[in-house]
Amino acid sequence: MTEKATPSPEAIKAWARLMRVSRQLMESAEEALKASGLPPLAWYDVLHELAEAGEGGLRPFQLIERTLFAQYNISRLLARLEADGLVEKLPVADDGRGQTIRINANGRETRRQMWAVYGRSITELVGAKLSADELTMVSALLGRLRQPPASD
Amino acid sequence: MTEKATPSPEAIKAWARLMRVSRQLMESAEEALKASGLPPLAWYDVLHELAEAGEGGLRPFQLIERTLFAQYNISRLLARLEADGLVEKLPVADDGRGQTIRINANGRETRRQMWAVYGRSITELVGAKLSADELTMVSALLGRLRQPPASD
DNA sequence: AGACGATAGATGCAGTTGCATCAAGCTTGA
DNA sequence: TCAAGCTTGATGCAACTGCATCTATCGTCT
Repeated sequence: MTEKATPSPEAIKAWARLMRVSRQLMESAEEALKASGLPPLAWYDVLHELAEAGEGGLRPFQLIERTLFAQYNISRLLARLEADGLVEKLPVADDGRGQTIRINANGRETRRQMWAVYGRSITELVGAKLSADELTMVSALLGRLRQPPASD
Repeated sequence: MTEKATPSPEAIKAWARLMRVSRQLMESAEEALKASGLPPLAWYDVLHELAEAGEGGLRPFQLIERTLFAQYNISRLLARLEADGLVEKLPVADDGRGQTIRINANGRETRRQMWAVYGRSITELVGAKLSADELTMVSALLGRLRQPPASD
């Protein structure tokens, strides 16, 4: 009836690695974007989702579902994106509360530029370090750690 | 002579998983601490390092090396820890600029309480989801992604 | 219709981060 | 010895985050 619930050494190590490596890689990618005078990664996530959504655009709450951003975060991020002229906010016909966010040409172009840098970071930081099989294995293992039965 | 450097699908997927899962898990752990009325994770990292260092304490710049925090971040974090009475700042004999940070009984106790919650999170979020072998594999694969030849 | 609760999104405020810069002490080299 | 440059740590300021709350609209139930 030992009360101690200290995790196994393997779990601790995996956790530590996960936290440390993900932070490091994220910072590297962020740094690369900044060095190219481009917006931060968060913008990419949103622009990416909006680009995939196409002309129909997305409602802010859909962006919240697809990304991991909090509501207030999305709200302000979209305000910045709009202020920078990368997206447009349109009223929604059948819901007076809502709005539809649509990426425009400007936004697509920014996303393209970001991807040129971001993609290179991914290749260098991850693609070049592990084989395709190993990468698949990482994805599979990490997939089992997802909290809710999320999609991607 | 194709200029395109888009990463492989496997690399993209592994990257996305890594970013998403690590954020999710971090948030879960953070949430658990908050729910128990305990300080944020960042405090744990520092208290942990200081506890390992023992009576000799550590210089702030050593904490920077051991954790992934920026200099200004450590500076302010230590100020908060001191204000909360968890650590002490001592002058250093042979370097008038520096100081030594030493964890005190109060800090050790807080660290203990945090570990009770944090450790449980690690067990639930990671230890319970993968076998020891799988966890070891994750650590090994992630280890190959570390930027500099870091220690941990 | 009208009231009640739920949902969509914005926002005031306090705390934190990132950036740039600063002051103080150390080290080196002529 | 002392100027120039490096290292250690702090800090002013702007941007961002987290929290709580607010407004407006929607849907439902009576």
